[in-house]
Amino acid sequence: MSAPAQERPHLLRIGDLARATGKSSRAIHLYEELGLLQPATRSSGGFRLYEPGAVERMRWIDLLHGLGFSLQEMRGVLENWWSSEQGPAAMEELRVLFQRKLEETRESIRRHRDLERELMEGLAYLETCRACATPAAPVKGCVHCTQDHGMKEEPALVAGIMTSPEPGHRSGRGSFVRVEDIG
Amino acid sequence: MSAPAQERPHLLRIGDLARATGKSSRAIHLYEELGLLQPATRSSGGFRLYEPGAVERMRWIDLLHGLGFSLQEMRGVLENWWSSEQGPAAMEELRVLFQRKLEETRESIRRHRDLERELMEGLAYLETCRACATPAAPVKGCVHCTQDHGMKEEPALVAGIMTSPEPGHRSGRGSFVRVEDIG
DNA sequence: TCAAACCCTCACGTACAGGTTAGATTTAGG
DNA sequence: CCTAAATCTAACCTGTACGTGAGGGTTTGA
Repeated sequence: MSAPAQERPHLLRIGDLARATGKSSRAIHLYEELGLLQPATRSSGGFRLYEPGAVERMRWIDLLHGLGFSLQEMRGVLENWWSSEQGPAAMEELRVLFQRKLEETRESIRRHRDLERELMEGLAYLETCRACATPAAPVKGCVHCTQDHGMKEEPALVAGIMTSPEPGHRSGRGSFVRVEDIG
Repeated sequence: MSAPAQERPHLLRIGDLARATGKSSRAIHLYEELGLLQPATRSSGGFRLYEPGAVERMRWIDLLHGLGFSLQEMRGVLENWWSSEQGPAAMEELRVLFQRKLEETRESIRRHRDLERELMEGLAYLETCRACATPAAPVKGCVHCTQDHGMKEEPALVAGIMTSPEPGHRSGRGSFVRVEDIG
């Protein structure tokens, strides 16, 4: 069983930290390699031992990951911070960084809302197919569907599927049609 | 100059398609390899020639990519569609799929809004550092900052940086401190 | 006819964030 | 003491979505 590291009772072993944060120990190893998190010390046998604050650091990593930071970028933030001479100046840099991320996040929200709209249009279109005039027709028929779908154009989500012919199987030289063999 | 393929005036060469969609020709090659898009034909010399509908297909790929589909998944959608016997049934499958994606998209919007809030809290906290009582202090001082930041706890974005000691450089066996050498 | 664009097919490289062995060691509990 | 569980290092594998040449053909306009 996992008895939270007895040598120093308040220290966590890697498995404890992993469970506490929902990450794998491999991930924690990786974060260490990349300079994102160091164990406070090691056991006499070499086991990593973490202070509870490591859990905060891990959450922080998760948070920044969600914001689109790469692990390298996080390392940059950390280095930048800890190598800074003046506290408030470092704070200012962070502020600028977060401000930028805030805008990116809002942009991302906008984009996702566009996608949401796109999906809703697509769904509205497909709704109408439930009352299709030719229920047993093969899909190829849909390409020339004359039914009224209640909108001027097919939504991109649906149009993109039908505008091009079905994709062939694995491509590969050898069996393509020369254009002058067609006309 | 790029004169849009003369053999059949309405056909696009790969470069035209690339420019029309903002993708690289390499990407288009890739889509073809993965069965997402086939050229309508080839020129006598082997150049890929696309119908205008290919632009729609490309946009569709982009759209689904934004929704978190992988290229393989898109291929699945396409295959599923074109191999379906009954049009409306295929439409129904699509509908279910898009419905699921719609929920995922909304979930993603929720998550991003949480991140937005997190960022705003972090920024509010850092704002107050501009009026720091000890402006010339090194960042290590911030860890024990006693200034009033107007909130009960440090926001996770800031706390995660300060709770753990600065990350060492490249980790590597050999120079860690045995726990019993400390006390 | 000729050169500048353009395109072809391999085939290997890249970045990201880990997963997955493997073989050896350490720790905790009975 | 002995064993099962946890951990250690090292090194290679995965999947995604392309990028980047190399080496050589094709188109096109002048």
